[in-house]
Amino acid sequence: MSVQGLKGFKDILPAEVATWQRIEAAARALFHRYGFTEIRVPILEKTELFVRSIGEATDIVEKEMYTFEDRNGASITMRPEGTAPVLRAFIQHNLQLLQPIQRLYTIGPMFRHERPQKGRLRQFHQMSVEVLGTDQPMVDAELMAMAWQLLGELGLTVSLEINSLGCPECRPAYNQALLDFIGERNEKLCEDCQRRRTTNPLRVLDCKNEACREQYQGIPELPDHLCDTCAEHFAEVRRLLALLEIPYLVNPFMVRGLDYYTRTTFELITADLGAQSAVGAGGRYDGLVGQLGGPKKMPGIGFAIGMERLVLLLEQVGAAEEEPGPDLFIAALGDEARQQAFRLMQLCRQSGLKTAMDPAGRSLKNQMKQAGKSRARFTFIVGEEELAQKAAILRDMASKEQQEISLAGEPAGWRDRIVPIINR
RNA sequence: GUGGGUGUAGCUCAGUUGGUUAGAGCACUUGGUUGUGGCCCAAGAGGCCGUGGGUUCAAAUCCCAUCACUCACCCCA
Repeated sequence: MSVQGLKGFKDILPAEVATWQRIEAAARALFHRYGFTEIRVPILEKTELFVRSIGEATDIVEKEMYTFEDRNGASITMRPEGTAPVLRAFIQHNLQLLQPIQRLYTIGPMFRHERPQKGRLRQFHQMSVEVLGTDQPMVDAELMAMAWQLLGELGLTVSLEINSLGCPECRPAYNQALLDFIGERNEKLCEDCQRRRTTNPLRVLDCKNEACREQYQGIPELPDHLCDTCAEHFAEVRRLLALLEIPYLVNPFMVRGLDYYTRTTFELITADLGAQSAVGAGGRYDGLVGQLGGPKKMPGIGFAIGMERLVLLLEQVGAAEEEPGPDLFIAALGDEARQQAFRLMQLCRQSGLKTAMDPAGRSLKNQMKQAGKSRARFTFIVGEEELAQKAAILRDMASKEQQEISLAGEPAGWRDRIVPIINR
């Protein structure tokens, strides 16, 4: 038995890579249009960073992180998400001094030791986008507009759901109201909800259990318990989304798993990924920078998009990308012709043509087959006859038209006669 | 961590109540055309039937264990 890859760690095979590159290219171009710049942060961080940001009592920190001691005995964690490392870098390098508002994005692998399923792996990839230095509702709307536009440009239809989680002023009162409500119904709730009551009360809001949902008729809803400032903020976000004509749904039961979220939260939802409905999600985290030891009043907001989920969706709508074929395939027959073809191939590549040939020197029929299969646009046929007659054949594979190309002089001269035809 | 499903060729899958040498399509190689791709035809190559044990004269097929993959719960992008 040969050595197999780890559970939940997947190879992205050549056939899929074009789709990944298309997504990344579209995202980078769009992010730059919105004024974002890329930041590349390490995959390993001190464990403490994630404990302090994501929250000690969360599942991610409690049972999903790849945490180990390095050779000096320091506790190290492979990042389970992108926001904390970016904020750490922001704080460490005092980026707020360069520009009062920082717009940053990063793309890369994240790691969580979960049981793999559709759209969920142990090593997965996210595009993570952050705006630091303002709590203006306009930025909230702008971020959602950008995420919305990206998915639109990729040809995907998703729905945008938003909510507000309030702030340290109003959330405690809501939490209490919620606890009172579920406390009264405790015996009738599922095991999970009884546990959530103590671990993460907000989570009962999106319980899937039928019986629980019945019990939750009339449950206190977050948007009704916001303080004046948060309510106003949320109303303004909604107004701006309407102004940009972005369709959205207020989902008072939407909660987020990470402790640091405040006020605006949102998810991009699809019905086409099985149990994994969120393609992207994010929200405001106004206290997080201060909590990590950065400037005290440094609001922020961000979101992440799951790349694997995007790829799955694109494959479903049949928008998967294919690597384009060579511009030119050189079919050579005989040792001398193959030598010359090899020189010619190098010259063509230097001239910017994607060029291929068969290194094995098989039959012409076989080489034509390879050219056809690789979807080459042109095939240059050069054999002993052509060398003798100083004229070879250039075949347009789609139209099947062939023309003679003079082989006078050196391959550099042949190249100069071929390139303009192909680039025409 | 919990529960379900599936493991046969590179891929997608057949394989009868257990019964000779395990099959198909696609892909691959070669030939039909001493030098012209896609279509067609022919031939070829490719398998520890996930792995280990058991039952049996006989196991891809039945039993047990184990591993892997997969879907769902939990949680989450």
